[in-house]
Amino acid sequence: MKARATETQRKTRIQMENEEKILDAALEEFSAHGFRGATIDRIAEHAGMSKPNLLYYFRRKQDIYEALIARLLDTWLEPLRELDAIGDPLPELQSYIRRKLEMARDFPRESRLFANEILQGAPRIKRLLETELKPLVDEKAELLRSWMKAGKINAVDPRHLIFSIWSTTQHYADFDAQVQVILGPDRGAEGRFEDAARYLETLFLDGLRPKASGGETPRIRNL
Amino acid sequence: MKARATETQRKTRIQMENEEKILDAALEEFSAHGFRGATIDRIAEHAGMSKPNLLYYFRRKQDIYEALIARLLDTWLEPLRELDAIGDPLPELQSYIRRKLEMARDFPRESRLFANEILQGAPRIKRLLETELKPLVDEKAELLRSWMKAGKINAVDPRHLIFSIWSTTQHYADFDAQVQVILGPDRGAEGRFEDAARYLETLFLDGLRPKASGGETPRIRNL
DNA sequence: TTAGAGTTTTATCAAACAGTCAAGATTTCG
DNA sequence: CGAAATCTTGACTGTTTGATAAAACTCTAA
Repeated sequence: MKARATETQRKTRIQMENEEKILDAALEEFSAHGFRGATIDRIAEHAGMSKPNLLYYFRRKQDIYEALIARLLDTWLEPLRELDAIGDPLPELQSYIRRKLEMARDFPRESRLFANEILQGAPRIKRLLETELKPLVDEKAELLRSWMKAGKINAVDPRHLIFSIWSTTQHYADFDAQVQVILGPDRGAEGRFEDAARYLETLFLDGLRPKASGGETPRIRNL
Repeated sequence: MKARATETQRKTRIQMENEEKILDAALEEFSAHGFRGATIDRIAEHAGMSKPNLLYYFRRKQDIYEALIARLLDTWLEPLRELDAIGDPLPELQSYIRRKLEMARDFPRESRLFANEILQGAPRIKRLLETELKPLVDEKAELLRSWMKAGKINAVDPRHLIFSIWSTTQHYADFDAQVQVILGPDRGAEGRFEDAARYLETLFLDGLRPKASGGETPRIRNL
């Protein structure tokens, strides 16, 4: 009999290899065109196999998509999970921002996959967001609130703070096409991310209001 | 003969009405599913007319899309255009942020349409970005630089500053599904945007580092 | 080495899809 | 009014798409 992915059964070498190939190709397609815009044909082609063969491993388009999401969500939430009560608040936040920016740099397709899904109303992962994302954010919001109460960071709505970290960092993955048009070709991808990191540090730590309220040349912060 | 939309010719009442209906329905569809995910059938259905009738006004799917983009881009760039050298830098920036946030609140479909397009690599509007967006951003970046030289705002890369304003404000339109999961049903859309406005003002003006470097309760800024 | 589990392919299907065509219905305007 | 211009529709075409069936092939473990 067939050993479908759904059953709890040892996977063959070929199975593991092919599921890997399929999920990678699917990430490419889904992140570039969204669920509806992606086609099984293209995923199969990109994975280097025939469509019926692909459908042998995942019976339906949606199954591929769900397997992808399930595999990626944990990785995606990891940086926030690492936000810890142990360290000092400001350095902790800085390092969370850095980790998120690194993820945008290293996993842009994953970022776009989630962006596409949320953009379209999250119809396929709303439940996951409620059970996985919401509790984690609630927990970390509580942590942020305790830092605010202790006067370690400015008092703001911690959930909006988290939104702003997500949006500013993921922007460099999700809106890369636009970023490239505006920044031009000078300075490669690494340079762009260095600049972004430097800017975001200034923004999140000090904002735009100059320290010396007079009219002199302001100091430029270093990393 | 037919008076197609492409020709320079006076438009009939019916033509104007129907093009309007079509573009509105198309905005709904394209913003929710992206270019490939949207279908002419659904646009026609949503516009309340038959598919051949819709295709009488716009011969191809891409024509609808391009007409939409052309109609919206100007509106979309308006807030940035209004960023002016006349006013004081910090209030000017504050009001730019507020205008962008208002657009996210009032035109979420437009925001998602652009987000979808950029997310998918901007294949259909890259040229427009280069000819319309880039020069505008360059001009405003120069303005921001002059403010920085004068010590009126902190010295940062002005283009990254603009990115962060775009991303944080548009986040509330583009990622609304996620925002709603996290903020919960309490506080309607207006409340959410008020909270966001308050938070973003603090972030962009002062950042998170508390003013009093000691350990006391920090002041909460008011609007 | 060989039987059977596991994998791949060819052929196929029905639905969805973008787009066409010509005929019929309606509006506009002299 | 009435004819020309404009608008609308049903029927249709060729293609793409998600999905299935079954035969043919390959691998693996006893």
